[in-house]
Amino acid sequence: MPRNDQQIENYIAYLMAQAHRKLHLDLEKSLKSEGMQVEHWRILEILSERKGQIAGNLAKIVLMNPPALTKMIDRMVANGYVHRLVDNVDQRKVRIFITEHGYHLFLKLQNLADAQNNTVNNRFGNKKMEKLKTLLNQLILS
Amino acid sequence: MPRNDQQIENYIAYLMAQAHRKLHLDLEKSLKSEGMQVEHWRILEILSERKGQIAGNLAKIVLMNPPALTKMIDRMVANGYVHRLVDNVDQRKVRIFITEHGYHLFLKLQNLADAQNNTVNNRFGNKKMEKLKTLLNQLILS
DNA sequence: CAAAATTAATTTCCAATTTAAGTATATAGT
DNA sequence: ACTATATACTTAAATTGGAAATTAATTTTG
Repeated sequence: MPRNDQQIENYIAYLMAQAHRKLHLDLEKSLKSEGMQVEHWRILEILSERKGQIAGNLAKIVLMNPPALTKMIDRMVANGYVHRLVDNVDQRKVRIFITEHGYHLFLKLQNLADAQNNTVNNRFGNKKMEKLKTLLNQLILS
Repeated sequence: MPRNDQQIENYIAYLMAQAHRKLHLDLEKSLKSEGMQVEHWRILEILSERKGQIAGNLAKIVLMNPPALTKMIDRMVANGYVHRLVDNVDQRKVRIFITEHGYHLFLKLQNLADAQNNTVNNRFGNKKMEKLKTLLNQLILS
């Protein structure tokens, strides 16, 4: 069992948290110009393509716990960005749909997210970015 | 300006969040066996080497906002894991020290963190892990 | 087919986080 | 030296998040 040589920077969990925080704060700051958070963007991004996602599945994809998603969807319904519909065949399931208003907002958020992504890409270099993405994907699936 | 090809998995911010969540939840679960959280481990890890860290600097290193750190330190003082000391030369600064009791806890948490790190390392492969760490470090510094 | 078990989403209650404001100390400029 | 500005941490108020319990629908099983 190798010792971790006493440096927190040697733990993958810490390094990942550092890198994540950097990107997350940066994106959060950008989205705040529209009064929205990272999770709003994720939700709208998913719903814009995969319409009528079931709540539980949506929670997994957008990396939220079910109770937190329920509350965020409540607020987004109140603001008219999405709406809920109970599934016809299995009435336990709740499907979430994006509205016109929500889609309009999404397009703005997408521009901000794309801008951040391009900035990071340019600053870091395309080739290294692709290598990093590949490794992250493999870690996620491992 | 390249479009992001409509897939959330293509955004580095999302991929990083996914990878981070996986590692974080896993470590969190492990530390819960001692009733502690990831941030507790980070704080004790830093204080075990770099004694008397100034609060603001500690907050940066352990990736917390100052008010959140203040309250976590309050709780850790109440439990006898750390204590505070106002800096002699600049009385605005508060230095945080680990106690004997805190160090004893730290050793247990370190074992859990090391175990996770080794598990990920073995599952993912040492060589790829080193490559990933290098890239993450470069991203953090970029 | 009825009872038990499972699945899905939500609610409740409590603890933790965030934002903004506040307090205290230190530094800079005139 | 005195006022203005900046820095460091904490506090306060409002919001959010999480764990456990709840409600409801579906599926399994004896």
